[in-house]
Amino acid sequence: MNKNSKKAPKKRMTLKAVAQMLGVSTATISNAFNRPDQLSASLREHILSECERLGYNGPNPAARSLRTGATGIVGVMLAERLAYNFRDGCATEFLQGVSEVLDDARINMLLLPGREEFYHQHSMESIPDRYIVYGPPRDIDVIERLERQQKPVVTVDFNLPGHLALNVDNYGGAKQAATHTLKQLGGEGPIAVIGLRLIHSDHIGRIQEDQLLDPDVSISRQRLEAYRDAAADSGLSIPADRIWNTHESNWADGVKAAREALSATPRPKALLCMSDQLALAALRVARDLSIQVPEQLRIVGFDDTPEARRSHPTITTVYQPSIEKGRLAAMMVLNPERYQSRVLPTQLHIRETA
Amino acid sequence: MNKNSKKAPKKRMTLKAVAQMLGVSTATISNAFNRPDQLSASLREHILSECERLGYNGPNPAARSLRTGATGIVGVMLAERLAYNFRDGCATEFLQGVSEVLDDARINMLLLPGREEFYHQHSMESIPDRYIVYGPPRDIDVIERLERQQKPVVTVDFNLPGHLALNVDNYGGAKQAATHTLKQLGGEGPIAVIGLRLIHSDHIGRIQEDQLLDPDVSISRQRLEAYRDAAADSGLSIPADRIWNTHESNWADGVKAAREALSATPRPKALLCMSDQLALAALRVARDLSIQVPEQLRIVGFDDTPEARRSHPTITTVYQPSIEKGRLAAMMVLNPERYQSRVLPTQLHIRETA
DNA sequence: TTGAAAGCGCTACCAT
DNA sequence: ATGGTAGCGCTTTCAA
Repeated sequence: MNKNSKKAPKKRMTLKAVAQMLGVSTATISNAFNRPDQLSASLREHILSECERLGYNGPNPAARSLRTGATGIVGVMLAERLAYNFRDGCATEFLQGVSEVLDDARINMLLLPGREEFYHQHSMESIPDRYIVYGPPRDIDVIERLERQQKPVVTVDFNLPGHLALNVDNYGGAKQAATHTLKQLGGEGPIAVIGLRLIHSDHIGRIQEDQLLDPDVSISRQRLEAYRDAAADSGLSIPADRIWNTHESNWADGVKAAREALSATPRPKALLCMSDQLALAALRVARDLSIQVPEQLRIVGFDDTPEARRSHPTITTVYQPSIEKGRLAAMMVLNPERYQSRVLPTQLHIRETA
Repeated sequence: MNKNSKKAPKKRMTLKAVAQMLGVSTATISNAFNRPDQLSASLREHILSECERLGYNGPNPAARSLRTGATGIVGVMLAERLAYNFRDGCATEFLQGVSEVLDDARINMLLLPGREEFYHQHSMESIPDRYIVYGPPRDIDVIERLERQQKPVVTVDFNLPGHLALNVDNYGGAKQAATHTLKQLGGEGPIAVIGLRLIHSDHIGRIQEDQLLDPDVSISRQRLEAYRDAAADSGLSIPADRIWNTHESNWADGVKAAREALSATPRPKALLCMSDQLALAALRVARDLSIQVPEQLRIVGFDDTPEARRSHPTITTVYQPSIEKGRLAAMMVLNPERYQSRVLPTQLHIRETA
């Protein structure tokens, strides 16, 4: 009873074993899978169906990749731990876009975190053939490992010299949003900012000017500059003590920051929020404090996630094409030579909160 | 100028090359990375720092895995295309939980779609050492490929003979939800169901009894049975023409199904929805039709996603621990021998819509 | 504590 | 159209 039954082989199948059983050479089996033009259609068909019957699923990817030096896998390096990205609406929309394109192309994607520690034991970064890097990795030294691989790279939401970059018009969108809000306010302040990862530390609360990240590497900083320029156009300013930082774009961080911001004196008449999640949280805090929106407080978000459209009141926000960004990043990384670095437009969507 | 500079080598580094440059054997380098106890601490340290300097990131995973037969990667097989899962709140929460545990363990995860077509070219399924299978794959034949691998498998939200399974008490939760709603209604119907993937086809709308999937393989079907049993307890029934199917748990499908359901005659007094997304959409349709919730229409959801808590009115729904489910699935797959199959509790959260 | 060497499964070149 | 075969980079005995 220990022997193989007719159709359910127990032993691990290899190309060589199959070749032996079918009485052909290993090269022929390999060709059947990889180069249909190298053998007669009938033989190929026969081989393929026999493999199916024997339970051979095709060449072992490790061996193949050792031999060819390629895996066909696309790496998506995320700025932080993976868990964070599954919590963030914008990130999941981006990944949705990426996976749509890759799925259609039957290409697999490997998600990699942007933390150094992850790579100490293994050198996973060498598995993919090409990379999408979504946001500047938390530990930028991992970029160095990547560069060493000499593989095609597309960066998203930041730039890396010598590589294709896909960005969004953060400055333009943020400026529109702030300008609109200020106009609604009749040019009167004070206004405050609920920022997102404006500084390197994970402190939630007021920031200090000298902690601010560089605009080159931080889209948040770009948005902040836009807010400030818009304010300046109205003769206002947004000093550091009117800026509250959050670490994650989530409900808890948003509530904490908004609560602080709305209990400051004088109380802000507008809150410029760097994500819809943060705006949504601010809206809730305002309601809890019985502050009328938009009459007593204007709120603008960023991203234009579905929730912004469904809340009460609906959130005025800056649309950015997250899904499209993902699709495009995937297309760019698959055919780098057909694309150039690009900045996608953003667009102010005026709704009820500002 | 074509020669290597002191610190930025251009050539692809291999273990062998490094061994040569350092004047030790390949085995020693390998040991430095994999078996610290096989050489002196000082030598190991020296080797590691030299590798760093030379730009050698550690053993090539393909070669290592070819040799050892293991990769250390955990596969997460999803029921559908990847893109779908990034769109679904429940799935992303699950993935969040999985990735938390895997990240902490410095283990990589490979997402694989549950569609046959994906595997025709490559046999990606052989890369991971162990598998989490989240929901019954759309093409169940891919399970066969998996089984052949003889690797540890944990199934989530369905069962596979001979493997660890992690489920949630769908029946209990749904029954509580339906019973509560019926009580609110004073035992009066009619009631309707907005189901999720109750049938194999992607039809959105009314279903027929004989299309229903088997409860063994469909959590939706389990929920449906619970709804029906609860109805029977009140002397009511839920015939097939009172059940509307959706294909995805999203806004568009939900709106379409709810619109149909709410224009049926007689109009349902309660909508039992198989996800919060669907309930949210139903709520919107009710508002559009000027139907008062909960006075004229009661709505219950399933999952208890954050949005259910934030809507107006807030959604009465069944909580299921999605993140925890992900964490546990990851822990189970990493140490199968320490766990048994399990059913996690669900819990009715009564809020404003029912 | 270190080194020599076999071989993991496959592909691609070169023969036939 | 098909077959023979070297070698991809590594780990792991075994011997020194």
